[in-house]
Amino acid sequence: MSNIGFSDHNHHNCIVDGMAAVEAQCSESGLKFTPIRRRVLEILLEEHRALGAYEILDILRKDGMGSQPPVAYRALDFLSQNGFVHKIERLNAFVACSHPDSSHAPTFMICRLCHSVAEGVAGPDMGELTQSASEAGFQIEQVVVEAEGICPKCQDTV
Amino acid sequence: MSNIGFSDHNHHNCIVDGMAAVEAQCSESGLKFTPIRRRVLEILLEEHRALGAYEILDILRKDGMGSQPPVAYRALDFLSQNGFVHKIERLNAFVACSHPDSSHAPTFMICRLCHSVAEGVAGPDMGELTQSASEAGFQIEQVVVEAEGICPKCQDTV
DNA sequence: TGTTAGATGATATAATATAACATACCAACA
DNA sequence: TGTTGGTATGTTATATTATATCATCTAACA
Repeated sequence: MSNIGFSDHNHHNCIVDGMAAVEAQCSESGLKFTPIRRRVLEILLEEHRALGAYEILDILRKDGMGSQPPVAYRALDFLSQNGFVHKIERLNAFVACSHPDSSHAPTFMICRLCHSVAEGVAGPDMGELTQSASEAGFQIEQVVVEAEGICPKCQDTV
Repeated sequence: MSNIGFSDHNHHNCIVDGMAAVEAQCSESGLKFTPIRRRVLEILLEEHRALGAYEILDILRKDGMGSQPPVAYRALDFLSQNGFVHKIERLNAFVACSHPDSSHAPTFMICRLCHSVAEGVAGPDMGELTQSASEAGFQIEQVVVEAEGICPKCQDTV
């Protein structure tokens, strides 16, 4: 058991299901889900928190799968371009997407103490934002919401 | 005239007013609005777009006001901690706050072509987000919304 | 006039990310 | 089968962003 959405859950399923969902989407869309890409996603699913590229790289290195930064960054690019992982800009770190099957404007709750990350369901108020944007003549392509605060576990610890 | 909120405006006023507002708040709160901090804010108000710390540093250097990274980062820290500038995480860059007089959850529209930034009025849907957070037991301290897309000027250019 | 707290100066280095080019793999097709 | 073209990976080097640390200065105040 670990922590996702800040609540206990069966983590093994979580990894298996996550891999399966991406696997399915890749074969459906003709994307190449190569060993490195697979391993990087797996690492992120296992950890269930935001990992920096160099943390991921360290693990890849131990696995004997390439040890230079571009290896990690390329895999992360592939995964994030296809929506399988998200980058948490605030932390310069990456998390596996919690629902890779639907396209969505990701909303994150980021614990500033332990860096665990929950992907929320609440999006930005698209009505208001869209209106504000269209008034300004701005064409929105992508929206990210990052809420920083303290997760339940860290609240208990204090 | 320049561009803010992607619309034409009297830019001179914009700088003068911005400086005055911060000035007022600093003297009210007993914050030290030193020459370097003042100059950094001024630079950001003049440019009206997201500037990287090293771009700011280059300008400071030309002004003979210090040339090492910590100089810029310290001023930016001061300014952002007090809400006078915001960091655009997506760009690792900084913009002057458009309404430094009110505390707010900043919402940005960021042009991915020219990096101009408009600070929107539409916040996140705090109702939904707050609910989602409280269900998860997450204590929100700060929320940032970053919308990436194309500004009106760059749309015209294409 | 000391003392002190905050601000700045200066050096070094850490952490994050990408450019550029070489090589390997694999699928499609002549 | 051999060639070709596209994609992924390997590798070196370097760019970009950010911070730690310690010394020095300065302004306010006891």
